[in-house]
Amino acid sequence: MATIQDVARHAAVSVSTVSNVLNGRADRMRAETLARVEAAIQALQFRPNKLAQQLKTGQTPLLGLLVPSMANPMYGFIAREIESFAQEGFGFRVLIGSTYREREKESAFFEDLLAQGVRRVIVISSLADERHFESAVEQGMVVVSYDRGATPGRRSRVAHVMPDNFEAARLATQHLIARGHRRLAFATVAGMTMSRSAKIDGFHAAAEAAGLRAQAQLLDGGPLNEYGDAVIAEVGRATALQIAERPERPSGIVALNDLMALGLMAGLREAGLRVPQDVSVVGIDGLFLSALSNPALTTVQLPIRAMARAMVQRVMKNPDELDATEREQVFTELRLVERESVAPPPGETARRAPGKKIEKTNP
Amino acid sequence: MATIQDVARHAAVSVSTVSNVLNGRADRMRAETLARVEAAIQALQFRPNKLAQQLKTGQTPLLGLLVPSMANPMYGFIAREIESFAQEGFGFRVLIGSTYREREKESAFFEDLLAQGVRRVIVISSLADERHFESAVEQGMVVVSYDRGATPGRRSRVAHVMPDNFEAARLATQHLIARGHRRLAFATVAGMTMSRSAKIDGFHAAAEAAGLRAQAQLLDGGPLNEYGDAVIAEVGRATALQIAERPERPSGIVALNDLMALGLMAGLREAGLRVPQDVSVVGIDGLFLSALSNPALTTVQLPIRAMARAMVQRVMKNPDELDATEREQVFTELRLVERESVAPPPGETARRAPGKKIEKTNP
DNA sequence: TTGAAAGCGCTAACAT
DNA sequence: ATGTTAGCGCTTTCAA
Repeated sequence: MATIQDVARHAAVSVSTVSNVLNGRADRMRAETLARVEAAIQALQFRPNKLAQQLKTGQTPLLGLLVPSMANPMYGFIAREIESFAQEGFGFRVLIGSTYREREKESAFFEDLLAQGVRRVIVISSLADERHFESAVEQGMVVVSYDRGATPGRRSRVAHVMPDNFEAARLATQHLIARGHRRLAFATVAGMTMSRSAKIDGFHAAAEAAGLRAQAQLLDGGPLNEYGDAVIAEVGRATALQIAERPERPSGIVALNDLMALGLMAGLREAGLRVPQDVSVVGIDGLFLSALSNPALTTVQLPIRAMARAMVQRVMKNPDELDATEREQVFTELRLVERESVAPPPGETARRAPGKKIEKTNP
Repeated sequence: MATIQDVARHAAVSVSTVSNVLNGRADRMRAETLARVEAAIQALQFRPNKLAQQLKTGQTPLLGLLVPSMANPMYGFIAREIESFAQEGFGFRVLIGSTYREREKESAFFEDLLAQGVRRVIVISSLADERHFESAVEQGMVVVSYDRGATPGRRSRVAHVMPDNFEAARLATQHLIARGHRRLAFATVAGMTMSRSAKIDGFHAAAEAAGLRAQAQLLDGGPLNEYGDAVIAEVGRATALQIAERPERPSGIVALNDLMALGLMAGLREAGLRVPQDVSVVGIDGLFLSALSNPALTTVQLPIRAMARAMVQRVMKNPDELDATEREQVFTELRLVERESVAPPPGETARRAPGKKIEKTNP
């Protein structure tokens, strides 16, 4: 690999002149000099060594990205959007890591990022407690966290971007209610996160508003195991098998997310229950997979790309140009996508014509 | 961030002594000195700056990983396995990039990796032509490529790891034939890659062996668009819609991969055809999603984890300790997982009892 | 057993 | 307009 020295020699100029052209200060020199330097760069196939640049400037064009598990299609999608935008918009590459939602893995990753000179990090759905990386922030890192709010009472320097989880679950639940469902359930996994509790609140709020609070139950599935979030579908399946034998089984279920809904549907089917004839299911996320299932999943579409962009934009800002209003960004562009997994409850007539498919948009 | 200088000062030793303890040469000093240095490291929370180490040593504990699209669950899964193993086994972090199978994006990524000091790269399912990164190899990069063989006639320094694609497709096709299918089809997307053509060959070989070559057709779907590989399911759906109206429609279809199979099933259903009663479908991959579909997808399970490990192991070797036999590693541990998407063709009696579910394992 | 010093390749004052 | 030079934080001879 050619160095800046080689280029300087080849062009018969000093290294600083080469450095100047490298750093967009071509105006400081004669056109002829510039041409010579560029020719030399071409001839030698010179690429500035980023490590050296970074050591010198303290800046690394690398973005740290922590996800619970890359094998989860939801995170895969967000990750891809983040990566594309970081690359196209800022020339940053992405250093990624699966954390399996383990505190130790998260900490270790932050340590490495710090040592690696990475100063910008996006954390997806991390643990409830984010104190273990607050220290990284104090050391100058810019971090934005997805799908969790700031911890109340603590003035965090971590920015937060998230969908309106409360509203998403409320919308889903409301849809079930509008279709005539009375026995409602929200299917989640073991362990509480901010986003999960917001969804549960939204679910309860919708039930409450319809005077159905007493009939709204929580289905708490098992824990996610070592394989990370992809098994959430398995939890859904187990939950389905479990409720299938209950006499007072719910007729309409809102799932924590699409993957869980998919698992739920598989489990329900295994248990001999038909969706939507016997049980209706609504997801949250709007994964492309939800359109592929049988029946196609009715779900609340989240503005993933917009959030991905917002996160990148936010994480690229320098600490000093922080806008206080950007501390917490909640995305409310939710859209209920009606497909085939919801029908009136068994033995009841539809309260309104299921008629033509309407896409309700939330303001 | 504390530097090695700070530590040296704090411990009242020279930087080289600190460097020695950092690099496991503690034997060269008195126990007391070692203790002082360690205490100082502790006290100052010192973490050696990797950038500086790298600039000096020319080694970066970073693994480059190119995938067509992280949004594709298949690649998400492989990526996660690679990342976990690279981290646990070698302390390497992963620099990832979606290439959308575009030559330019691949080249640009290689350029960046080179400049970044990354010397080890795993490329998943890249373009047919890999000359654009052969030059990177010549500059000392160790690269292993997934799911494509070495270009015949060229002595490549790129290592290859792949499943036995021919056998996978053959197994899938054979299964359909054993169930009584005569009108066979292989559904693929536009554009040929080595792995695709190997699968097509396997499909044809199985048909040939059963004297069905004339009735084995290729279903060539549209191209993958900008969104990358996740839309392969869309292509599958389009293909299904297209064949549904053909009088001589195939009764058994082998899909390029599970995602395509999922799309195919959705499309078939949309067209009013039942799977497996009207059309049988077999996938290839063994994604966790294939167990969730309705009907659950019969598929050929590939040894993903084993391949991921092999790739990491291989890419971590130094060029001089290359074993010629490792140039190309083909994984043959294929397993047909029978689920629900295959039945005898309509209007025909099963040639053998569909009976108990058997998992055929390939030696 | 420990320390001094020369870089790794680059940037950015500061000189000329 | 161009050149000289002092580091960035670390590793590693080579000396002491």
